[in-house]
Amino acid sequence: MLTSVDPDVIRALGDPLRLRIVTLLARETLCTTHLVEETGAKQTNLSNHMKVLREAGIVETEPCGRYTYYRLKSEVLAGLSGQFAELAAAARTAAENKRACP
Amino acid sequence: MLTSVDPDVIRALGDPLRLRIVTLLARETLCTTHLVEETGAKQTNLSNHMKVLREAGIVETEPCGRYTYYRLKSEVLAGLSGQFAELAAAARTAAENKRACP
DNA sequence: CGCTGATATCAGCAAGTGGTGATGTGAGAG
DNA sequence: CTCTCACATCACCACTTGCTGATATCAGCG
Repeated sequence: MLTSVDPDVIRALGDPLRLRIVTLLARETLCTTHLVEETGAKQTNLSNHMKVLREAGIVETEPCGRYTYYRLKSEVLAGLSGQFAELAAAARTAAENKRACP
Repeated sequence: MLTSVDPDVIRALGDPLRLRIVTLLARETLCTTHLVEETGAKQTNLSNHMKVLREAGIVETEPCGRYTYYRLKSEVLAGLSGQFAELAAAARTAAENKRACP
């Protein structure tokens, strides 16, 4: 069956800055301070984006002293990958399944 | 290398209605009339969403008489799948790459 | 405890986005 | 040719969303 992709997760990844954050986090686990340096965004702004990513279930927080580290949940990304792969596979065969004009 | 995912493509897929359209198109090639029936959306609204999907390079149009059929570009979805797979793979090893607190 | 630095939250504003009705365009039927 | 139907575009409104400054919270240090 075509597992339905969760629009909220995709939505969260649709923002350029958040996508950049995800790409950074795919390389190393970072805390907010690092992300502020790397992206040049204001702390407030970044905290908002992290909240979106957190609520979408894309990242997990890990407190470390007075720093909070963000870690990517690779299962979520892997799930997305699989769902898009399914869609792509289905799309390859859909070209012949053309429904007749009404 | 981590191929950077195109935010515009993801953005286009982030809307619930568009995601539903894509899921429908993954099964069969349909024209706007069919999509209006299936989704219950107004024709104008649907036309707008199809424009977004078209400009994001996710679908192709194929005129057939006075009907226009929409076909999913499976390569794009496959590309997304691959890029998310890369991100997921990188994220799996990123847990140990924790940058020191500043 | 009081201070400092790291984060999160809140309020407000500007810009982007989706939905809808009116209208334009173009192909096929009569 | 004219009418109809499929589809696209335009104009407008409502809502959402991102960004920012101000403020709250909370951990560690002296």
